[in-house]
Amino acid sequence: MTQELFASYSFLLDRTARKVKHYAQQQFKFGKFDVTVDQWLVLKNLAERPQVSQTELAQLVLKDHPTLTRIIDLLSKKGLVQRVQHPQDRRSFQLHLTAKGENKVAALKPRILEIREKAWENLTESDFHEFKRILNTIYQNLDTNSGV
Amino acid sequence: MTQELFASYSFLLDRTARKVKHYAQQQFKFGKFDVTVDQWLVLKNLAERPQVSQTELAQLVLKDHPTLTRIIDLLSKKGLVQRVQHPQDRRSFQLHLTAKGENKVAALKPRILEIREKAWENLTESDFHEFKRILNTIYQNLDTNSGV
DNA sequence: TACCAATAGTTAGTGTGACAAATATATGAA
DNA sequence: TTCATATATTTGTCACACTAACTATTGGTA
Repeated sequence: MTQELFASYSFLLDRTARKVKHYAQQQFKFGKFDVTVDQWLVLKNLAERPQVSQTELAQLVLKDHPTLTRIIDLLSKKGLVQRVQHPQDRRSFQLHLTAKGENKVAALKPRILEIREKAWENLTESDFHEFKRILNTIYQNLDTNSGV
Repeated sequence: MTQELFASYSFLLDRTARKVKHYAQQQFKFGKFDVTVDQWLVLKNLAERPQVSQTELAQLVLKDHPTLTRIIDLLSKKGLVQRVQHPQDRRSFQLHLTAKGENKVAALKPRILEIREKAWENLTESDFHEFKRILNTIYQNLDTNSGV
């Protein structure tokens, strides 16, 4: 494959990723979800794994620690998440959803699946698998932590 | 296709786009390119289309006006780009590369193609076309300005 | 001529991302 | 015990995305 051929993939990838995020954010706003897309990602992971530490959560959602700190700050200001001291390790927090947070996740989850579905009009299930395979291959090609 | 199946595409898309950008940015830093990935995108487009206005350029690189304003500010601080008053329309600027900017583009272009190539190891040319097709379909599905 | 909608660009506010450095705490070795 | 090192989190800085509001200018129209 020549260099010229795929010189544009990063542009297409970036613009599509931004479009997806932007579209979701618009829908969130329109539906008065009162969270951002990134805040939702954190909430969803917390719902699935209560009691995780910030470090564990940062790995799950692939955000760095400073970014996660700020997102947790915002979510706890909104009363959706609480930091609780780890019983053994006083450096660490255990994060968990408040009752309000649980309700938020339950209420939003189905609506967000609907929003996500929109992107796949005119595409098949095998397109989806191809897409996933290529994305993951690219990711691994550039991931210096994996394998090499 | 069920909802659950593709619930994760946005996460994969986002993480891959960030990995691609991050990888490029690391290489830029390591090679002392002294520009960010987004600044490079602007420089490259300016090299191909001298004399564009900021509005035209914003459409080419898919950035909004405030973002482009700041990127141009940064590039002109570095002495790579100049704003010149449009001869007829005093609201508008014509952007062009300085000699230093031209040299920068010429020097970096081949090195950046190499960096971009890394992502496509273990993938075929038809993977690339599939990928492009799916990305563009998703983009159009979510683009409220197109068609509908 | 006077008005007014549209256009070009800038500024400000909020949220996020990467990175470096600082703080606090924990842990293992001498 | 004490010191070096590692871990968990926070803070600060710079860059970018998006929205909204603003200035200045242009061009059409009453």
